[in-house]
Amino acid sequence: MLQVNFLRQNTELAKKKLAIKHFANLNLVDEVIAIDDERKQLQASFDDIQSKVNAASKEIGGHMAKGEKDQSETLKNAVADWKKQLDPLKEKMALVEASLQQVIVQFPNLPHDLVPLGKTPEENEVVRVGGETPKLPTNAEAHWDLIKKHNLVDFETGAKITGSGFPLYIGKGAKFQRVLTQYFLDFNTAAGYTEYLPPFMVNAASAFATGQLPDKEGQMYHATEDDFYLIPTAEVPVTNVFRDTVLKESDLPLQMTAYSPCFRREAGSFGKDVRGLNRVHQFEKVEIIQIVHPDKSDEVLNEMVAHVEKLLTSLGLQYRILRLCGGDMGFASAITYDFEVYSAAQERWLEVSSVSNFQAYQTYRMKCRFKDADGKIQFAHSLNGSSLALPRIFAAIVENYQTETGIALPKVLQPYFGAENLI
RNA sequence: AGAGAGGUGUCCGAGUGGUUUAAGGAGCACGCUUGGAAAGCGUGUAUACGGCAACGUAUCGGGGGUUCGAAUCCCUUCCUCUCUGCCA
Repeated sequence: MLQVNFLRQNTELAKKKLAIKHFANLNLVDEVIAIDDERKQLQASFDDIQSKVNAASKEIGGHMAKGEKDQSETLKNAVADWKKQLDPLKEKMALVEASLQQVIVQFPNLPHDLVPLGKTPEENEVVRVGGETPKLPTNAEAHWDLIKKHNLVDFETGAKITGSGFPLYIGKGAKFQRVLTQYFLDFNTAAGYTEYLPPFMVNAASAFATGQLPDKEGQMYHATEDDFYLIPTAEVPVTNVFRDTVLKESDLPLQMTAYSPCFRREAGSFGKDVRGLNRVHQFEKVEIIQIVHPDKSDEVLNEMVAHVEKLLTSLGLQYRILRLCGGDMGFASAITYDFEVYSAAQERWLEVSSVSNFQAYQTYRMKCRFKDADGKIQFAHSLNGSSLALPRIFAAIVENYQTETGIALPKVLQPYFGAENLI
């Protein structure tokens, strides 16, 4: 959520930046300032009258104590008159505040200066390419064929149990999921992240705080009886640990990592893009999250990108890092780097991680602050990234490590799996 | 799921309609004292909104109500604890 005061003080800059995100209705900036002006005015009149009421009430108490009935009756009448003015003011304030809220949540975060112009994924900027294209055997297959052949994942039975997009992992497939999770968590905690195991359902307040509500309501599974949402990512519960808090400056940076299943309804497209493990309704992911001093978030973003890069390198996967253009970025993000892994069998890049700096957009929304050295309250910056999303890494490893006779494993995973090969 | 007890500031805790301007204690910060420390003494120590400021307003889990006036009374909701039940 953007702050009105920022828009007030940087109106033109804000409009320029919103345009980079292809936000259409720039007049909304002026509108929100006008609504805020009205809110201030109403607040001032309200406070003024309320102040008189409070003073009179106290005076009445004094008169009552002394038994001065007449004086207190006169004052009571005066208070009654003021209160009549107060009621319509209160109603109007509620309306104005609601419309202010309704307008301000429509603004996406402003893009960082580094964000390239552009509207479509083709205009994303390739920052780096690393690793080598694997040389596959002549009989190489895509992962959806391999997992079927080796009975690692059974989509049909998953569909019987629940519905399409709910994979059932079996045997070595199930174990491989566990091994990947364990390796990712170990890799993250070794770098200083604290491991969390959060609730997999959240209430509406938490979903609002990280920005899933109100915009993405239809993309989450909703348990209506208890009004809980199944999490689309561990980012939601873990970031909310620090909702409504005032931290000490010395608490920062907070570094957290968490494994969770992720539930996404996303209607999605058809064909190759969604085949096999490329897009599913339930998948596992290990997430990294940081809450940091505002001066540090640029630096921390680079550290997080380097961290994920190291992790991909350790798996021996070919990857590329994209800096997303204004039109392809998420709503709440100021700058996002996507990681894609090359699938030689599918001959395409698969997104496996997305690392973003949200600056104060989430922390303002969920009131996560810290007290600086001068005792002033500031909003912290939040960042997060996947390290990593499991199904696509599963798919990429299965495809890229396939041999004439089976499927090998990256060296770092062999001790975790207790074997040199998956198959 | 049923019955009961609770939810007050950073923490503990007092407070059942009117100097509560939330007592008292602890912690923390600064100062005095000291060779240094502890103890002692003094001062300060929530958040949001409005205001250049003085200051004003709101907040005692959340929401609503009664009243001239609510931490206190009423309704509602969430959460915690104890007992009983059920359960991996």
